[in-house]
Amino acid sequence: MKTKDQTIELLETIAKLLELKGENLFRIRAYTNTCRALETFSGNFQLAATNNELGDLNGIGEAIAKKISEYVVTGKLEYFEKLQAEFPDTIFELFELQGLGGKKIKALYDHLQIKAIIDLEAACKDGRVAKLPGFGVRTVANLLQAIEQRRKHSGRFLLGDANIWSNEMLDHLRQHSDVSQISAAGSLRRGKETIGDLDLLVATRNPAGIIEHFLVSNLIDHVLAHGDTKASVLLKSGIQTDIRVVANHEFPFALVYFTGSKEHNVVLRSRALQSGWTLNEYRLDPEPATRKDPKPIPTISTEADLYCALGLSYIPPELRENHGEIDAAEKGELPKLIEWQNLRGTFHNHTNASDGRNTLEEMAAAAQDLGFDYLGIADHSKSSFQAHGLNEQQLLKQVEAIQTLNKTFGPNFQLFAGVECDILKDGTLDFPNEILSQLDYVVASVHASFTLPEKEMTSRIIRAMQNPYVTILGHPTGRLLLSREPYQVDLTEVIKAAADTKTVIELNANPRRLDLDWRFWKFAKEQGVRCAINPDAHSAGGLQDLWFGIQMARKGWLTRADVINCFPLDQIRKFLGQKREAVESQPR
DNA sequence: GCCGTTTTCGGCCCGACTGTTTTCAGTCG
Repeated sequence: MKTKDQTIELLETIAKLLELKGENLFRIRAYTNTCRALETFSGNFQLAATNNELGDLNGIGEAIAKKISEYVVTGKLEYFEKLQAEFPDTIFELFELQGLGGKKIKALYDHLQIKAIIDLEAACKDGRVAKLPGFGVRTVANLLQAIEQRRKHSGRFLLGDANIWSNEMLDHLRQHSDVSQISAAGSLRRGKETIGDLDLLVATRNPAGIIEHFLVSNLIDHVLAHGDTKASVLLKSGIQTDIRVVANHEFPFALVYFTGSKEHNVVLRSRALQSGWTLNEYRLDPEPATRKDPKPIPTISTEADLYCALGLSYIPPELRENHGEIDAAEKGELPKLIEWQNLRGTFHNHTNASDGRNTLEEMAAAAQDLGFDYLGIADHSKSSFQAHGLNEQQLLKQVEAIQTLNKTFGPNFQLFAGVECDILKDGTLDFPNEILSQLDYVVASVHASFTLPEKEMTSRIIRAMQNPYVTILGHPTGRLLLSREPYQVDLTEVIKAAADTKTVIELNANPRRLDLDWRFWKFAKEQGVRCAINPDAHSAGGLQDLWFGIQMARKGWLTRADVINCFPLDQIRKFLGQKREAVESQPR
């Protein structure tokens, strides 16, 4: 049986192959649309595929549903194997080069048998490419530069890093006096966990001046393209950055367009057509080849106005992934998403007792500076040698220190004494229950034996959650974005077990983790699982990572009611005790 | 390949920029 992830990968590959063949664009889109639909499908994928029920999903039709069934059940897809035979496997790496698409790659392959980047580089250098119809010396120079660029940079960047660079560029742009509105857009504004490039938008009456000012930033390595209203550059940090400049009254249209996602925009524009309008990044216009009387076009001065004109409630950027937000907005059923101001505290934080940098006192002060009502301390447990994990005595000593410190605070702030307890290979915990019961709460995390088979890993984690003292499951997949794959685990089962055992799941807000992935939170919420947004702070400044956690929670459609660290102090005190109470009230 | 508040066929989002071209195709977002 093939998994959902394998199926999505297959369909993406088919889309690329069809591009190479110069297939109808809408047929290609059908395959990529199917991938988007599957990403957030939370039912039993293999069962649905086996029963050929995926065609019921919006965007998936009979033909692709049948192909998926064949692939999932038999492990093979004849259609794909025939397609695949027409091109070598290595050809896909050519798509990663800026400026190369299906058509050109096919021309290179047909005429020069170029099937990998290394072939292309040689053919560029010996002059063969420049002689091809449609290619020339400038194309060759650009291709060589694109090859160089790909060697230096992997192509994707952490949200945390991208956010810094974006702010630096925005600060630079703001120095120009003709900027009247400015915003980051693109996947950064949507809060994607990794970012391919930066998109910046400026409204001004002086487009040429803004572009000129943009291009002199000393953060820029070199310019890729520039015109009157848009420019692309490569920053020294290696990330491509695109700027668009529009007039003031065009700003809301441009902001929606430039924020994306692409799929979200496609749906918005086809909705506009239904009203007899055509939507672009500048305005709504009556559809020229009009087949019906267009509705009068309302005045639009904000993004919200535009969504309203299209019969939708305002859709926050984080939700614009064509993952059901349009339907919900049409019905007025979008949730009121969590905001930073809703946070009252947080739970997974380290001190210098294990591998953190700051003391208990300093961490408490930082939390109070942020206006929090409470802060949970969860240092590593003894098996995490590499992180100077605490042993039993050290942990109990820390509990005492926390209790002493708590007496110095007024009634409006409290430290909670916890631990980040290792989940051992067999699913037991690093400390016995007699120790855990002396804490206010326990975060249980996997820090070793990452390579267990999926079944064992899943039951290991579920066993840990069955412990009545485990309050929160920490970073559920162990992924490190762009550097370490998640361990093999059946998250659907883990989420269901979390619901059964009343265990909270962490949304680890460290920008390298952002784990549990936002795509699973809608399902978790439906199952009744609560979320804890934790920065996994290893210093006082690390608490700032909560911003990224908030963004991911918003992407996961979560509200303040779904996230336990939005609970006020008295409510969270009760909540932390609930799971274990059932056990402790039983006679021994 | 998908889909239906004109349609089961004939549409399907829209524009900027580049480079190779004498009017446009390819790529990108």
